[in-house]
Amino acid sequence: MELSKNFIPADAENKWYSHWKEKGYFYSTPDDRPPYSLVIPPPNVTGVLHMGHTLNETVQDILARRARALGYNVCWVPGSDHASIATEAKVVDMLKREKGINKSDLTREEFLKYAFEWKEKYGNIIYHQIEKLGCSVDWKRVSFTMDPDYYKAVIKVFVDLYRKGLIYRGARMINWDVVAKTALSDEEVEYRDVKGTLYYVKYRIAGSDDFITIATQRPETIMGDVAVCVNPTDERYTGLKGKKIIIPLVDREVPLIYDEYVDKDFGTGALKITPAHDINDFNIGLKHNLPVIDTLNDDGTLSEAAQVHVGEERFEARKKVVEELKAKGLLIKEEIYDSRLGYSQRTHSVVEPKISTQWFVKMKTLADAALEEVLNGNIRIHPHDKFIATYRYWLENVKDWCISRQLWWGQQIPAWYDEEGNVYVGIDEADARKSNNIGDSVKLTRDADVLDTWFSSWLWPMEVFKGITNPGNKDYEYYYPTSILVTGQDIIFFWVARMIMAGMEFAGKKPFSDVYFTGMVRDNQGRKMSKSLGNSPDLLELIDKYGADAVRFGIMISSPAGNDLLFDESGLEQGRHFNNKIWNALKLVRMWGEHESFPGKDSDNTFAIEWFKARLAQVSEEVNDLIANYKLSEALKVIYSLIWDDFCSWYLEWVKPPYGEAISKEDYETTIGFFDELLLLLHPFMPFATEEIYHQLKDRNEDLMVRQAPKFGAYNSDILKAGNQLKELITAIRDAKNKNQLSPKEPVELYIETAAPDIYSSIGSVLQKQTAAKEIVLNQPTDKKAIQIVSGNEKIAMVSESGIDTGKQREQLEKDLEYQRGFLASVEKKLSNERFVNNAKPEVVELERKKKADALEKIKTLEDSLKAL
RNA sequence: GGGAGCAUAGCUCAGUUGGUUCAGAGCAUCUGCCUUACAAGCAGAGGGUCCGCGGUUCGAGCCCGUGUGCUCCCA
Repeated sequence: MELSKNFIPADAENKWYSHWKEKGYFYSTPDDRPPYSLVIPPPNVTGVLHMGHTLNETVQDILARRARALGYNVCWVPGSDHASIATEAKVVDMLKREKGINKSDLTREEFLKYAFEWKEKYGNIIYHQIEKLGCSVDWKRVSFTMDPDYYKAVIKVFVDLYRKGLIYRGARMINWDVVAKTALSDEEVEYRDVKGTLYYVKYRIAGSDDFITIATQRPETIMGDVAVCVNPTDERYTGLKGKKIIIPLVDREVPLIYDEYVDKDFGTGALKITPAHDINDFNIGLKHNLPVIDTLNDDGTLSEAAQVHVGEERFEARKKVVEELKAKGLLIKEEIYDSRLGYSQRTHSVVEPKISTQWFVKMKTLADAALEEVLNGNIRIHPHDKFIATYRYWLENVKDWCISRQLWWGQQIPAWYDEEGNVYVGIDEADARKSNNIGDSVKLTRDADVLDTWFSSWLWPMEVFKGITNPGNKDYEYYYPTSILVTGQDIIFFWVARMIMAGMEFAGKKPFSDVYFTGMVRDNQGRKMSKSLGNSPDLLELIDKYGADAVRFGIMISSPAGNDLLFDESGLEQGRHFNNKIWNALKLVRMWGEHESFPGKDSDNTFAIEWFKARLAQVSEEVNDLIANYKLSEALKVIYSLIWDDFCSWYLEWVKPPYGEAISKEDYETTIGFFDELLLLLHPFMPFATEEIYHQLKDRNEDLMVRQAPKFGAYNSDILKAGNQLKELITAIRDAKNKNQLSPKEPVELYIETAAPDIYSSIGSVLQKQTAAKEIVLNQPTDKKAIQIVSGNEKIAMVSESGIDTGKQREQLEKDLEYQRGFLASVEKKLSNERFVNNAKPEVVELERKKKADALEKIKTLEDSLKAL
C-alpha cells in the first residue's frame, strides 16, 4: 500500500483509540503486577478542557503509558466533580432562560432533577475531550462526586467528623457571595488590587456642635455603625473620653471607644465600627460587647435594619449615601487610595463579610497530620523547593473550614433540627433520632444547606476505589495509596492538602506518594488564559488543526516541571513536523523492505549498527532517569533529538544502501528493531502516531501500547566516542565544501593525518560514503593542491578537482588557531598557579594537563595546515 | 506589610555535585541546496558583559550578600 506523503493524524487517532479501548488496554483489575494508580483531578462538570487541563492530562497520560511499558498494572481513574456553585448557577440560568422557571418556584427535588439532566447533557463534553487527547483512562471506573455511593461517603465522613468533635456549627464572620447567595470558604475568595475611595465623613458629637471625622471606604454601611473607635494614645481624641457620637442619616447614638487596634496614621485615626460588615470591626465589637446591626440582605441590597435606602443594591446605595452626606455638608473630602477587594472565585462578585451561622471543620489536628506526612518525606512534592514553603505556611496557619453552602446542588448536610433549634446529626433521620434518643413524636427538620464541593473531592483518591463506603475491598487494598497526583499549583490548599488530611484521618494512610505540580499555562504574552481575555484556544480545534500528538508535543516541549509555560502554537507546529519526520523515516525503511530479495551478504554497516545500539541504550537510560524525576519536558527533548538527529540524520544515512541497491536482510531487520524501540520511547508522549507507524513498519498483531520496554544493559562508550568523532569529521568536511563553494556531492580524496589510524577501519566506510570521498588515505601526505581541514586532532587534506579558495581557508584556520591559543593560555595560567595545583582535586589538575596537551597538538596541526596552504 | 520564585542568544527556556566535551536546545534570522524518505525538508553559519554591584574560592552562569526588574502566594 502506498503511504501518504505526510502523516494524517485524524485517521490514526480515531482508529487507535477505539482499538485500544476494544482490546481493554485501559482497564485495570488487581493482579500480581505492581500497581501504578492515579486519579484524575476531577474537572468540574460545567467546564470544557482548557489548556491547563490539557497539560495536566497529558502529563498523567505520559506517566501512565510509561508505567505500562515498565510492567506496572496501571489504573488511571477519570471523573468529574459536581462544582456546586458553578453548576447551580448554570442550571438556574438555564431554567430561567430556556424554560422561564425561577429556582424559587421549584422544590428541591424538582431542581435536582433538572440539575442531573443538565449534568447528563453537558457533563460528558469533558470526557469526549479527554478521549480526543488520547488519555488512557479506565473508562469503567468513571466517578462523579454526586454518585449515590460517593454521596454516602461524604455523609458518612461528615457524621464521623461531627462525632469526633471535628465539625461544629456556629455564627462566625464568613465570606458571603451575594450572587450565589451562599457562604464561601476563605480559599474561594480571590483578592484583587483596586483603586478605592476613602470618604471622610463628619460624625457629630452628642451634646455639642463639634464633630469627629472618620474615614471609610464603605459609606453605605454607616447605618450599621455601633461605635467610633480611636487609639487610646492618640492625643487628638483624649478630650472626647466618655462622649457619645451621633451616626449620620440614622441619628443613632453610639459610644466612642478606645482600642490599640486603630492605626493613628490611617485616615483620621478615627474608625467607624460596623461589626456586621467587617471582620476587624467584628472582632472589636466582640471585645467591647457591641451589638451587631446587619444592614445588608443576602442578595446584597440594604435591609430594613439600614432604615434608609432599603432595598437598594449596595453599590447604588453607596452613591446615594455619599450624595446625601454631601448635601448635608458631612462629607469633607474623598481620597483615592490603593485597596484590595475580595471577589468570589465562582461568580466574580465582590464578597461581603457577613456574620452567619455555618458549619465548620476544625482544622488544627487534621493539618498537623498532613504537614507531618510531607515533612517526613512520606509524600514527595515536585518540584519540592518551590512548593514546600507554601504548603507548610498554609498548614501552620490554617483556619477552620466553612463547609456549608446555601445551595441545593450538593450533598445535603445530614443534620436535623427540632422546634427549639437543637441540632441532631446522623447519616439519615432515623440514625439522627436513634443516636440522639429522639422519639418519633418530635418533629425534625433537615438542614437545607449542602456541603462545599471540596468536602467531597478531598475523599477522591479513597472513594473512587470505594475506600470509604466499602473499606477493605480488593480494589482499594490494591490501588490505594495511589502512586502520584498530578495537579495545578493553584489548588494546593483547596485540594492537595485536604486530600492528605482526609487520607490520614480516614485511612490512616497517605492518599499518594508523589505530587507533581504543573505550572500555569499562559498565552505567548505571559497573560493568564481566561475566558474574558478570550486567549484560551479551543482544544478540539487545535487537535483538528495539528493532531492530538502535536498538541501533546507542543505543550510538553515547553513545559519545564512546575514552571509556568507560555503557550504558543509554534510548539504544536514543531510537533506536527516531528510526526512527519518519523512518518518519512517510515517511508524510507518501508522502501528498503520492498525489494524482492535481500542480498545474503553479511552486514557492512557494523559500525553504524553498533553505534546506534549504544546510543539507544544510553538515551533509554537517560529517559528513565528523567521521567523518574518528573523531568518530562527534558525527556521529550532527548527523545526528539535521538530520533531526528541520531536516527534520521545519521543512522539512516549511514546504513542507507546506494540508490537502486537493496539493503541486507539483517540490517533491514535490525533497523526495524531500532525503530520499534524508538517508537516505544516516544509513545507516551505521542501515542497515536507511534502506534500507527509501529503497525505500518511491519505486519503484526501485538500493539505498541502494551509493548514492554527492554532492559538495556551497559553500553559501549568507546563506540559512542568514535561516533562523535565520525560526526565531527563529516561535518568538518561538509563545512569545508560549503565554504569553498563545492557541492556536497563533489567527489574528493581525503588525506588524513591521524595518531589513531585504527579507528578508520570501523568508521572509514561511513566517512567515505557521507563525504563522497573516492579515497581515504591515512598518514601519507599528498603534494596535490588541497583544502586543509582540522577536526579534533585530525588533520585532513581534501583534494578536489574543482578550484580552491585558499584565502577563505586561511581565514578559517587562523580563526581556529587564535581560539586554540587563547584556550591554551587560559589552561597554562591555571596550571602555573601553585594554589590551583595544590588545592584542586588531582583529577581536575590531571584534566587540565590533558587539555593542555590536546591544545598543543591542535595548534601544531593548525600551524602545519597553514604551512601546507 | 510577610513569604516564595524568576532574571542565560531576537523569542521561549535547559544548564543536576562550583572546574572548556559549559556557555547549550528549540523557534526565529542568514547562506547554499527542489540531493528519489522528508522544502512541514537537507547541509551549514552568525548571534550571549549568563540583570547590576560586592563577596567566598586557586577557580563562579552555578555558592553568599546587596540593588534593580518581573511573577506568584499570604495578610
